[in-house]
Amino acid sequence: MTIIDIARISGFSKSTVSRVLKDDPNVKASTREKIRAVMRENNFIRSELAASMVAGSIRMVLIITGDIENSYYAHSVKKIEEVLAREGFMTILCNSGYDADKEARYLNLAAEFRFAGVIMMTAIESPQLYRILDRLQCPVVLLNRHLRQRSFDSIIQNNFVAAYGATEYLIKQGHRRILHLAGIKGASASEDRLAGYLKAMEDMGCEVRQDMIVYGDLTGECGMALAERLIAEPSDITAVFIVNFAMAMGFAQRWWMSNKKIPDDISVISYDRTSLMDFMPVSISSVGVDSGIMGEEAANRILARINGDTGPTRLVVLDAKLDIRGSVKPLL
Amino acid sequence: MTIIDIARISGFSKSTVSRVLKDDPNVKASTREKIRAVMRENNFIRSELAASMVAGSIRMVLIITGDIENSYYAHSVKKIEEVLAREGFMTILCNSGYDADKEARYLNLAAEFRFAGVIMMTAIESPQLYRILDRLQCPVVLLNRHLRQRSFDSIIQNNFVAAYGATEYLIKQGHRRILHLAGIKGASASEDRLAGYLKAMEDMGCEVRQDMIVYGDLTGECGMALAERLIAEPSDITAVFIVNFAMAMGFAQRWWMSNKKIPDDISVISYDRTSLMDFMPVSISSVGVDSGIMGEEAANRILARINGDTGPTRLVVLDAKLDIRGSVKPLL
DNA sequence: TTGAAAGCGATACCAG
DNA sequence: CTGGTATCGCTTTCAA
Repeated sequence: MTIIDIARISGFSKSTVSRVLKDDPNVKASTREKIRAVMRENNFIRSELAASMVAGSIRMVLIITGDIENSYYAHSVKKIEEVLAREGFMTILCNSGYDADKEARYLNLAAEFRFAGVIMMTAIESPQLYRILDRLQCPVVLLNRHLRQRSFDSIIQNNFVAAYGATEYLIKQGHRRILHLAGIKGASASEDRLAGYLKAMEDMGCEVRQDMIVYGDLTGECGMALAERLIAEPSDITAVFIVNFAMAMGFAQRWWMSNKKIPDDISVISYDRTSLMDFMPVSISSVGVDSGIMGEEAANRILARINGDTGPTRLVVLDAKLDIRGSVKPLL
Repeated sequence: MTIIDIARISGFSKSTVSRVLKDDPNVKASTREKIRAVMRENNFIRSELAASMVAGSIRMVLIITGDIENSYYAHSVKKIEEVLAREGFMTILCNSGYDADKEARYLNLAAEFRFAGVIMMTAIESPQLYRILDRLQCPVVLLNRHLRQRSFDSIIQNNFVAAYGATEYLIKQGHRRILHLAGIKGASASEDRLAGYLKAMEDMGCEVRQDMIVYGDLTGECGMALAERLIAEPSDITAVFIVNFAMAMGFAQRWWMSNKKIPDDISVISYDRTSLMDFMPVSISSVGVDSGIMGEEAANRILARINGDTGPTRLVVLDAKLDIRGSVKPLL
């Protein structure tokens, strides 16, 4: 069933049938009804594929995320989806697993399918990434990332300042030996948070020993591994500042499994802000911006670009807030 | 840049260029190289859109899920994505919010875009749903659902038996006044679990009072609401059997917030099986099938159909296991 | 091994 | 308001 069949059956031309499909007002009401009826009777389903081909692009937006199982991202994605759906765009999700190759592969697909836009919630800087991004013909918005060597619209938070604040808070509570469970090298958010931690430690005169910086892969398992190590090899660390929520959750769980307490046995503060934090028996203090809000901002930005906004790239910096909950013990 | 441009520049015909695109062996090696070079130099990106249009369908599979923030689903989706990506299919995610209209809208989109297949992780039975499903020209696989009035490939678990087993276990531990926090009416998995609970209660001679069945919307908030109510209006309930993990998590969290204990103040058993269960300070006993495994089964089934399997619809029933953890107190 | 021409299913533009 | 025709970018015969 194509519009040609519908045209033949209804006795009109395919031009007119096409007009009905697009709700073109220049069609007599009675004609429209007749054609609609024929479509219904014959179970006609318009081919968006053909329409997209003519239009030159498809009403889909790709979201690249590192790990949808991470509820922080999941919430963001959900919000983006809501906003885009309202404008008639489908949201396509790619789970990169923080793997640069997979990122690249999906970006290529987006280009080949002529997607309307791309939102990247993760981006590992590499020559390969830049090469693809340069070829990409559609607008790109970065979420929680910025790329040093290119200028894209970005929705970010003041990672450095926020991480600084969280560290400072710990220090003001009397902690001096603070371990930082850091994220992925090459990911700007992780790096900025690490830098904030380092600066605060320096400014407040706390020595950063080599064993006080641990790199993780942002997954819960990794947080568990750290907890395990701290339990197995007791040290003088009194607090940990964890770069994302998934790892913090893993850390806490493993800690509790050994019948250790938070904050009695160790103080914890986590980056990220998500409702899941409230689901833990001891609420974890945290710093960050709600992921849903960031998602909405990104969705609106990409829509603006798709709709022809050709203004200069815009950097939206949202303000991360420190949420004091119950996971830090004052040492004073 | 289209294949016509490449043809012109390279001096070959567009037929030959097209052959190169598809890795057709019937092209002289030197020709292939020349054309490839021209493509690279001119930043040519093939239009999968045009190719899909000719092929009549697009290499994408739609997954409809109720709530991607629910980690049980998220894990499943991730596994599906892994399997499909290996075969060159993109995974498109729709978050229905358990809303029949949104389900319908996305199914229509799948039809219009000529998707290769659809995996439904949620399906609210309604005439509308059946109407759309009947028009759909692509294979459909149901995950954790079965539809009474149509026959589709389904990956399910023995919800009834498993729920029966969980309830029976509670009763054998000495509980008799067991509340069931049920799911959505019209969703087969929820209904089957409720039925299993009812049968077990009946078989074991436990009365099911009206206040012992509460319907929820499968979200965490709803679990919290129940906990709140049980705390506010003390009753003689000694155990709750919760139909999914998201609600169980909400329940437990709210319970702990009031400084109540599990299982000392109430015993809890949850349906679903996901690694997140281990993330709770008191591990919640549960019954279910790992969502990742179910996802993989579904992905393989849809691939088989896409690749032309026209055999009779298949019902894959996976065996749900009871995981005894620490959330049920023996009352003997 | 290569090329010419006929689609795929819509939209767009120009006439009438 | 309606119809005819070119077009979108690629695949697919069929010939050569």
